[in-house]
Amino acid sequence: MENLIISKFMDKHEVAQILYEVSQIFEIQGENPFRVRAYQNAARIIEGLSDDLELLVKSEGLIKLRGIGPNLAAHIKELVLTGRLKEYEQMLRGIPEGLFDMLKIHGLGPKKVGALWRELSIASIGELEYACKENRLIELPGFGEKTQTKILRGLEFLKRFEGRYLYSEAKIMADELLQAMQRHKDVIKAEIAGSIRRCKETVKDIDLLIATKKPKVVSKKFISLPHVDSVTAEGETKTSVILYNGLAVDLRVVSEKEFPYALHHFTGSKEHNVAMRSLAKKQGVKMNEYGLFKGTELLKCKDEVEIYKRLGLAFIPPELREDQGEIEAARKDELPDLITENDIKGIFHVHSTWSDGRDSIEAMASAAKNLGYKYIGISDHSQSAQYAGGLQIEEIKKQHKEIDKINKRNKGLKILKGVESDILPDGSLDYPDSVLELFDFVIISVHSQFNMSEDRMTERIIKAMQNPYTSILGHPTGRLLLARDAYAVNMHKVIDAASDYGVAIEINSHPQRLDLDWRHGKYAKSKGIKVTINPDAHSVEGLTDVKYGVGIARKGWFEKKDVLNCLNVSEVEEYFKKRR
DNA sequence: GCCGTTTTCGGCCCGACTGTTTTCAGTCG
Repeated sequence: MENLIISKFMDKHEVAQILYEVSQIFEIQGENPFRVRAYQNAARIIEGLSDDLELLVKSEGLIKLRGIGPNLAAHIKELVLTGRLKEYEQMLRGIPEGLFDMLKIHGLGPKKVGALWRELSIASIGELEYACKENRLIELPGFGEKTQTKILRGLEFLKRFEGRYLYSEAKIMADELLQAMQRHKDVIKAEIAGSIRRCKETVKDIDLLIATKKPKVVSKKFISLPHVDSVTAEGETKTSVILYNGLAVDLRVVSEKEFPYALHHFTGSKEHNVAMRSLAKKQGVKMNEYGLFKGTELLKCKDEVEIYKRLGLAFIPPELREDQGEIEAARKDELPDLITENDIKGIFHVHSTWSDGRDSIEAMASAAKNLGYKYIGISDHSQSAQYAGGLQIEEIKKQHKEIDKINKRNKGLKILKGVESDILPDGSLDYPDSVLELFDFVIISVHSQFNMSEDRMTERIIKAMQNPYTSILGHPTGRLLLARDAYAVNMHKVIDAASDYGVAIEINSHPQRLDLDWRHGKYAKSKGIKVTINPDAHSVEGLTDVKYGVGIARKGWFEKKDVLNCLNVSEVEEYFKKRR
């Protein structure tokens, strides 16, 4: 009877979110900072889990995770099994929701939010803005005129930009700044660090690192760049600005000798750095952005490779530096040999004017050939996708005739006949088998009815994967970064199904998708499935998005051997036929 | 709250910059 009350188990994202909120409440309440960190750490561990959380709880495996002790294990178990955490609910009572929003404001941390709440009863962003404009913050101890102005600026920034940017946008801007600075005669070395170097799918700011003998001159040059709107911090080694498009940029200036250490430091992630410094410390070495030190002696390293080597580790590529097991793997020399752009031999998931693409099949094919690809898989939308001009059955044969014609005269690149079939709400595909068999390959994607329950959506997708003509599952979660959340789906079960039925899963390279999420990479690898890095291009320009997918694949620990489109055309054709 | 090749208690990564302070707390990465 009581079991009926439990509607569903809490998933890892929900659990992580609550652990994170608990840590924030602790911070506001001035709780022991190490206790705060333990909760933050736990949130991150749970979020990055590749094993199934529910199974882990049931097998009492939580406690074996480094960073999860008896207390947190019990809390997480309670959350997963009952969907609630009594202690948390008690804490939340009396903590206004708005305080969490206030913490998002740059320059406002838990101490100040706590003070505002206790002293001035400010409990939301709206109240805060009002209080600033009424000049009421100055009277508070620890606050002043400038703090008030800074908060107002932070508020403005948050409202306008929500604080995050797509990787692709930030990368383009970062490259522009980098090139502008590299042209300066006093710049010896310059590199983009931070989350852009790590290929995170969204980023908060740009980190630029420069080696020079004239830090003041370089910093001055930087703030005088035409992109710069305002300067938010200006010191000896660090300068922060906001660009006209809202992006924040941190410039760090070091000596040439310090450059490798600084590059490592400012590439992060913060969690990777914490783990690295802790490891160094155990070896009696202090690690900071200026060097590795044994006592006062600098351990000389000419690049990052030597820094890792000094600490007994293989070089860890930036994409892997998320403290998700890469340090342990580097210690055992078991890091993956990550895929590179050059390994990609061909591409699937390309649209043309036959559905909602802008360019013809011929144009797409010739562009792909120029990019050095050996094959291109055209996959226009299927008949139900009326919004996208999906292919009616009678159009398919015409399209195939056109492809045959181009293939005949065009050597050096083979066009494969594919389709992106909608997965209908009941899990069936958008054409009968007699039509599906006309294609070389079939990508299946969800484009409608996103609001299903997780169970139904998972069932729907798995049913579609069971169809013998299915080759590739397209953008598996349907998310649009910074715009639309993923639909509810149990990716664990989907990956299991991919493994069971021999279906490849797409890493969609569109900058707003980057879906499969890299966080599922390790689990996917453990199941031995194939992924395929596809542009989902709707124009010739879109073909070059493949580079973003490669970045995400690297971040997901994928190697050449895991990626379908690293095979040559005959191997690929073989792969597609194998399922039927 | 977690953890143990210094430790079951006493640690827990490290530094820059700002603003409000007269020596440092708060915030950020």
